[in-house]
Amino acid sequence: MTPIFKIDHTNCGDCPIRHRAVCAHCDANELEELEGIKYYRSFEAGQTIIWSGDQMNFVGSVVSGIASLTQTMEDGRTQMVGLLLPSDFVGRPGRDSAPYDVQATTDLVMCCFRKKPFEELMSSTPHIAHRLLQMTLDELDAAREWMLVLGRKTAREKIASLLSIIARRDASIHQKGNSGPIVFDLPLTREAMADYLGLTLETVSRQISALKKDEVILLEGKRHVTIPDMGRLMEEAGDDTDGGFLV
Amino acid sequence: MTPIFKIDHTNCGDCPIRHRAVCAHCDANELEELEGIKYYRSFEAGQTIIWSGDQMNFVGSVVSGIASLTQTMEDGRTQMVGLLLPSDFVGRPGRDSAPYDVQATTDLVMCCFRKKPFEELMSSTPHIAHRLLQMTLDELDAAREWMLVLGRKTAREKIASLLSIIARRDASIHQKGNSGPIVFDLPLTREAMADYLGLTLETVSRQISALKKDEVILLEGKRHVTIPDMGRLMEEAGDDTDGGFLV
DNA sequence: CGAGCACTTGATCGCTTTCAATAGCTGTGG
DNA sequence: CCACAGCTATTGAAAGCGATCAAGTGCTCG
Repeated sequence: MTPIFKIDHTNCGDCPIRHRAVCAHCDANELEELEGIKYYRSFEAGQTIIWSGDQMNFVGSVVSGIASLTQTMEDGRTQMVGLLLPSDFVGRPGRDSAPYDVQATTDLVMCCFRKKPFEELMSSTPHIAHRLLQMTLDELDAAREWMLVLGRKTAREKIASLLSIIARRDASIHQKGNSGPIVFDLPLTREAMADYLGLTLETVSRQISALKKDEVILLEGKRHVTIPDMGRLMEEAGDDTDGGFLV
Repeated sequence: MTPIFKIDHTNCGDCPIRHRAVCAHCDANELEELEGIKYYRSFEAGQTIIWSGDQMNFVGSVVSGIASLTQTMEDGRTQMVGLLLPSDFVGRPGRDSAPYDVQATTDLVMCCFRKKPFEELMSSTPHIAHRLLQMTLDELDAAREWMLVLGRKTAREKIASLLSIIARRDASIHQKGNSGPIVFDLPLTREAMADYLGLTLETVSRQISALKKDEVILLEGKRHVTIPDMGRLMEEAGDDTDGGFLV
């Protein structure tokens, strides 16, 4: 379904995430500098990109595919703490070791920069630093919205919340209008959804079945989802139907 | 217990949060500029500083006291999504309306700047923008650590996690060595703790009683806590005893 | 065709919530 | 000075939701 992004192209002007990524506000000169130090890496679904505690010697943007940030307790309980979609930034300038695991949830292509040169570029080009601050603040908002989901919502509301977030981000990437049914493929396994939502995979499965029975969603196979009425889904998520802001 | 911070002083050099706040890396000139536009505001415990959705026309730092960020659902369920201690930054440059309520949990003093001049200062003085990025990244880490607490920990572990965070932040503010018992006053009601942890206040009360019975903590009155063995507490929190990083 | 994997569904268990009563403290007014 | 309201906190009993344990289904791939 997802078209494979050609790794060998080098022209930032053609880049599909150009307008949303950390380089969004760069001018032609800055872009040229970035172009000089960037390189692409691809990862297969399931591969771990960075282990928690590892030294991080690169940063980068997700070009295509989905990555996830997860924390794991000693006894194996794991919680996903971030879902990185195309254009999202990976890595932390100014810190050496990674605070959580970064995994490729699907096949993944990243546009990478070695950390040192990127940090230098950041201090010389305010556009990058400024954009990174905005993106970090957005991520902080998303993380806090997620805290409400984890702390206070029921299992059914959690599933509805996740579906509505995926639907919204998907719609915003594909630049669709927001009328009519929304159709997308779930990029996550039931287990990954459970790890995101603080549930077990059995509960995820049960609640998806329930939402399907109640016709809040339609399912074709296990992953292909149709949302006939986005307003209805957002009610189920416990969100205000209007005033929901696009992330 | 907490000494009242004198609101009428104007010298940033004497400021108790000088070395940790958004102005931490400013040089003498930058500090002087900030000093020109800053003003102090105090709030009483329980007062709402900013309502979700309100226009925000100022930003600032917590000088003394504790503020909290909370989200509320239509049916009244609330989740605290941030705990702001002295030196933490309030507000979001580049965004007009507040995404959550900000409340004074205790009596509070803030060092404020009108948003517009602050934003201008930010774009002209990289030290401030850089420090704000670092602080935002730290907050993002803290939010994600909290997602693990909310999503995967038991009630007992949640209480132990909260106590250990308060103990650590308290120790780092008062610059104490980390040997011997730790003593502090809980700055939160049982209800505020419940809102932070995604629990009910009854469960909070029960788990505190249980930790007390098991001598993980000692209680004098309702709020005065002694932690005889920090390692023990961190085990109860489900955290690795060593390698815990100071926030 | 059978192994392996993702997922579904059922039955039961247990933790946290819910509902409810009570204790302790502070401040107010007769 | 005591009675009482109002608040925070504790404790008990019962209910409910999601977890756990356990089969079983459907699909893909060798």
